[in-house]
Amino acid sequence: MDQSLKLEHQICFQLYTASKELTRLYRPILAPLNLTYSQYLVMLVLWEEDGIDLRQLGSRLTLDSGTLSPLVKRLIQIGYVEKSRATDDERKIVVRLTEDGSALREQAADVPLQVSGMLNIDEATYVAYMEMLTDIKTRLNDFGQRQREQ
Amino acid sequence: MDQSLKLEHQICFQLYTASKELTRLYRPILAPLNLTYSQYLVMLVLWEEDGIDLRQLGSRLTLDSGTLSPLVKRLIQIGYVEKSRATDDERKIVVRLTEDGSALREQAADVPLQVSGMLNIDEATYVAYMEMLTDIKTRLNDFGQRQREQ
DNA sequence: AACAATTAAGTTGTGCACAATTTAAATTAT
DNA sequence: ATAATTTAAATTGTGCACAACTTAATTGTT
Repeated sequence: MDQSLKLEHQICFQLYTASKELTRLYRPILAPLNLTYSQYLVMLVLWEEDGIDLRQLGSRLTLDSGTLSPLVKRLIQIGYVEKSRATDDERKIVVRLTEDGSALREQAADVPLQVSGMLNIDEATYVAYMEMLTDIKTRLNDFGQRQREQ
Repeated sequence: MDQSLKLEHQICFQLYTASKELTRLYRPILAPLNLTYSQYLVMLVLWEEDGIDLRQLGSRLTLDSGTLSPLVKRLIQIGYVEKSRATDDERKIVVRLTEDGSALREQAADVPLQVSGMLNIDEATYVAYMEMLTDIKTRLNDFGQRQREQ
């Protein structure tokens, strides 16, 4: 690893710009669905498991209530989700898809295909890249673990 | 590539969280330098080439004036940089390191080492990851190119 | 049962990130 | 030379992202 202070040699910078540029790619694709990128991520979680509470949602996306509360409020205004208190635990807020929110899933079904088409990437490379990214996250988590233990 | 709508199978999500988590790792390291992550990136550029204008700075970091103008204003308030109009082109704003800003470079010199230590990553893996990220960015750029041409 | 500690959301404040617009300087075209 | 176009920054407005704090519900302890 490059120990110099050269911008281009820092993995953090490459990650940061790659992430920003990939997000930029999504913007025009998501605009017809009336979703921002972050809102799209929330919808992905809800399409997988509807009716989870805010805390679970946040742990899937590594977002805290300071980000999620206003974000979900906007999704409610758009009309894709609604929220209610959990009956078993009055602290918890359960987020549920509305009919519009469920229906949107069909419209969003080809987003991944569009994106990978734009990236022009083959299956093997895609898988390899996914493994690298999860490995980076594992290393970051491992460090966090070590920190908490000592 | 996975064409489903499963969150964990989307490369965009892995990139997005990896970037966020790596940035989180920098926060405690940069706090003693009185810098946010984005401000640190600006300083990296200036330590490489001092006295460039805002436009060049923005193109290195893929940031527009809407982000950079207030960001540089904060760096001025901290006292790390100063700005002045370019003599040859009165539209351009030249950003220059102050003495404090230059001196900070010594303090920041071991940031990359600290980070790679935390990541606990060997040279070969690091290089492979860097190549993956630049490749993703190349693919994104290639798509942008194709778009502009047609 | 009563009190302390923990947990879930929400709120406030700061700092990006970016689209869209504005202002002024420089360049190009006529 | 003057008008039209382009370019560089700044500004405005929206939406994250997160730290720090508040409020209310739940759990644990004595």
